[in-house]
Amino acid sequence: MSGDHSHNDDRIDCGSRVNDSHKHKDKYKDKEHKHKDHKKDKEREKSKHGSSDHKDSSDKKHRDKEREKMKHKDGSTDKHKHKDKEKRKEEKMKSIDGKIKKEKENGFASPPHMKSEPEDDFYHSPKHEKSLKRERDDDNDSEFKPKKIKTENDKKAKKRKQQDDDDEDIKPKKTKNKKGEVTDGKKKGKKEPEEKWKWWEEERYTDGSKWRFLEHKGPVFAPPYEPVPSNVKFYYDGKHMRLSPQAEEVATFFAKMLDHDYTTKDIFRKNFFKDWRKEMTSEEKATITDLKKCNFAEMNEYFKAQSEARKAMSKEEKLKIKEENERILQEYGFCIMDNHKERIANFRIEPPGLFRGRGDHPKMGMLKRRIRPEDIIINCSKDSKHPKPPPGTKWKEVRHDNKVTWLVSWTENIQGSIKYIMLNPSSRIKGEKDWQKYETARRLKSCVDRLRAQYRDDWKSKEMRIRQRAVALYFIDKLALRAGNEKEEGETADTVGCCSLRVEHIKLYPEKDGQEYVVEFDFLGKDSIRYYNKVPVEKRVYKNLQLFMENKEPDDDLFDRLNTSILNKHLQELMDGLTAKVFRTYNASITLQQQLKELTSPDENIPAKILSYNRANRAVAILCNHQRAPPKTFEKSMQNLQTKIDAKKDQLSDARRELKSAKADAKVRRDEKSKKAVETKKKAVQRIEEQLMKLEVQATDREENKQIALGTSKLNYLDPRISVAWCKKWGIPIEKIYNKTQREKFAWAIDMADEDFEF
DNA sequence: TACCGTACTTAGAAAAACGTAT
DNA sequence: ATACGTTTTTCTAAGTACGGTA
Repeated sequence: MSGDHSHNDDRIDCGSRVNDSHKHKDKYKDKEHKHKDHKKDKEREKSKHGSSDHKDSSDKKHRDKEREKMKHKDGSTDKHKHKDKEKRKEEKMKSIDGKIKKEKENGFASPPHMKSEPEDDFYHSPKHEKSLKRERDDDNDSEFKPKKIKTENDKKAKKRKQQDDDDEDIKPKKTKNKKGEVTDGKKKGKKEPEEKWKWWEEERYTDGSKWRFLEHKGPVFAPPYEPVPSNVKFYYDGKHMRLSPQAEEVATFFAKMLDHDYTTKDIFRKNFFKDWRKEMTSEEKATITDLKKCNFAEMNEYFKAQSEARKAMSKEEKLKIKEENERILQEYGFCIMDNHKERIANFRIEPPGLFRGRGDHPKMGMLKRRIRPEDIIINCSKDSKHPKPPPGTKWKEVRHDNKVTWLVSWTENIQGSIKYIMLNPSSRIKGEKDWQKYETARRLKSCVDRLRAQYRDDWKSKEMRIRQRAVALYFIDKLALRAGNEKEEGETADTVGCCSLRVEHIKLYPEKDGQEYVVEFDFLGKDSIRYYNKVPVEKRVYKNLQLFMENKEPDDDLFDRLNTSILNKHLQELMDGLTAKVFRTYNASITLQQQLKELTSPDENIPAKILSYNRANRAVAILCNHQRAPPKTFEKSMQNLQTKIDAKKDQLSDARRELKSAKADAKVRRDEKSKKAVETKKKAVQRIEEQLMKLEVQATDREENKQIALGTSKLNYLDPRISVAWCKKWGIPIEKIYNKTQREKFAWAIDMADEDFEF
């Protein structure tokens, strides 16, 4: 039920947004084919057109739908071709953002800047400046050194140092020992207060390399298939049928999902059945010709029973499993990268199963095949102990590419894309990048006014492509839309972002709900999450949209002369390191900061402040359209809360009644005792009222959060230093905001931001 | 400049772990 | 102890972006 996103049905409005993607999907489903054909048309058309229109039409594949339109477009474009060039030059000139091209070449768009970036100095307190500058030679090593590999590691370290020294043009310096305070740190699960490595106080590589030394144990493979016991039967057309192990394994994948909505979907069933048949013996293939006649019920029950049994295991058994998992984690869950032991994010190879694409995915149900050592590419340093493939097997390849961060990769069979094993977010390599991301966003902050002025100006451009670019950018900025790369037709669900919006995704209203020039957005974005929003826009934008939509079919691209690559190229010229997604980061972070300022009341207590924080967080989540399916238990927990509220209400009216009668009583008796009784009852009423209010606030809060996911923005869009600074400023323990994992990921921010950090 | 492959970030669901009430 | 609800962790799909190539 979740994978198919039909739950979107129930998603409610966030503000003016309504969620209802299921209906939408249906809508799009109808269109799918049409759209497809259409694109083909476009393609065909494209090749027909000669060089004269290459400028326009080749910009974007599947653009030009009708020749008529083409003429229209071409006309305007050709006319302004040279102008265009001029403009570009101008733009280039303008972009004297003092950026260092060199860094770009290095693949470090901005982080290494730390040093050279004026903004940094500007924003950081002196204390931090220091760390930013990375007093490099500060002999500071010490950290981890797990006992086991200690010596070996030391050797390696030396080796590495040596290397570095030999490499002239490699700046990064290696960690050395600071003050000789050798921590005996081990990850060994022991509670030893391991000295944390502050990678953020060290220099970064500026040559585009990601590491000097990398050693790991390779991936953990999925456990081999265990056939179901023979008493667990599969029936075809009512008759028991014994399946070959291969066919049986795939059957179990389906059987396990019987309760899932996926198995009711035609595409899923069709894809599954097709792939399942490929695994069958010829006899099986001959017999099993109709999925509807397959009865997996016993298998399904068996797996349910298994998981019940697992739950019911004794403490000891559970502990045993836990320990075994811990062992595997210790062995495979870490790697050594440049002197430090770092946690690997996903060291387990994805097990085989049925592909669970999101939304209306054309490939859902396909068999995701088992990954074998022969599929695996290992990446590690030459001078490391290479991981060993399981006995009797070989790796596909072992390479030593320090320009990338992954340790293991393989090609997945559904989309043919590459999957990677990489490090944990707490690792240096991820952390640096994350930090860098926020620094880029902060640089945008310092020039966003200029940029906004520019795109507003471009709304008036004589060139269509510039207007489109400017309007798209406006959407990205104002609405935090994603860039919207084009996607391969038929390979994925039909979802869009800004540049790939189609005419059918917006509606224009000259006047709506008392507002002028309203644009109604309604489309499926990433993960087929519906984006629905009504926004009043500037008249010029409105007029431009009308122009863009002229003579187009609903399934034509709105921005037919724009794609993400054009847009990003433009952005790059405006600011070094600027891409469409930086706007999301920037707008998310700046919104948090501003909302925190607005919502935090100094004299409120901690819970109230935290509520404010969550509200600020929620504002960002709404901006970024981060939704979730209402938790399964939502209704129930809401009900429970409501029961509590009702009970409270009853209690309150009881208390009130008592108060009333006490008052009456007092009136009659007119003695001290009864007066006191009245006071007591009054107090009781007040207390209960308060409690009731609290509960109601809690309910509101929960309700507000029903389909809003705060996690994504917290983890990916909000500069953690804003939160850290806020906590410090108001004396809120950081644990109230970030859990353990989050604190690990944001260790750099927690360490470096003080209360006056400004994004 | 379209196109493709690659690398890496972002995303919500599902599973597992945890805490608490019964 | 068990059931139950909540929080955290895991999982992997789905994006963005970019560079090389023809």
